[in-house]
Amino acid sequence: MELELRLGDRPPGRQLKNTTAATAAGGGAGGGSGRQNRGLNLGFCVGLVGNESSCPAELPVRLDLLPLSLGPRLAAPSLGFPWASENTNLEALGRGLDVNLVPEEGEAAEVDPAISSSPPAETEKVLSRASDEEENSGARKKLRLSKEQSAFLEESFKEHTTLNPRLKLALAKQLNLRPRQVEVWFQNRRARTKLKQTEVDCEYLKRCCDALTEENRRLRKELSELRALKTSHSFFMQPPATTLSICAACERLPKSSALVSGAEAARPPASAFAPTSAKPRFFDFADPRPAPANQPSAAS
DNA sequence: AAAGGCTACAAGATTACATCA
DNA sequence: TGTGATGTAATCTTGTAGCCT
Repeated sequence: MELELRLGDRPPGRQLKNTTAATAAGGGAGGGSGRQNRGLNLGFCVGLVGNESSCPAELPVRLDLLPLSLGPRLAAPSLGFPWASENTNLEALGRGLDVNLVPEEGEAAEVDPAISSSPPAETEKVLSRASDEEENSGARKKLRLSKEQSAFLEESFKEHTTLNPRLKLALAKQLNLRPRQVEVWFQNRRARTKLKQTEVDCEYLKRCCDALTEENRRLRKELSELRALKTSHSFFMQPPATTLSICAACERLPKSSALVSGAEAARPPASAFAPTSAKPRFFDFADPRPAPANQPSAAS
């Protein structure tokens, strides 16, 4: 049985500036903020060869990443999707910070009717351009989305983890945000989902590691006990210098009926370790974990 | 068909700001 | 009131895919 699991804190000092280097070191599971002491370095590599029973039965829980700040989970029907309902009144829901408001005039979220009638591919290009053009901005100002805005975005994220230009604009218009803000929110949301899922995977692997370590310890103890038993047995019984070797696999005498030493007789033949087709002996590498939450469907 | 430029977008890394204990 | 920790919006960099010439 072999297990290799490397987990560790991010080394002190600055983060790698080079993305490829960082992802290579982290097995593609990099991430995290730029500060130190902010949780795990989520890069890990693992190799498992062992008994299926070695891993904890409970599998990682599929994450529900709805912000705790939202309190009890908001039901989708109660919110309604902004692009599905023209009657949704955000003002009635109550707005958060006014700094999130987009200037009414020159609002790029207004879709030109001509654009709406364009072919899909062309439309998306035009819409994307339109959303970029309103990046006219001045100083960087950190805004805080209201709970309602976050809830809307969350509900939308449950439907689609990625945005298309039309949806981006619809959300932006409905939530009175800039399309860029919606885009950024989705980017960050995907990153958070991945981070959380990686943490869950990490916990799961740690439990596997603990279970395998415990089993390893148990087997070593059993082995030492058997060796001790054998030693005392040979001391008192003085077994014959040679004994018949019986194949452990077929329980028959070899053709040659070779006489081997006691030590060799105690060692099972290599064939005894050969995996049988009936029951796999080693850890099945088929990933037992659930798919990450909000995984984009292949259809979309 | 192959090559190169352009554009859009996603992921990852990082920064900067807001909030809270 | 000051401060560090934390959450997250925003920005930057890089890689990639699709389209066009």
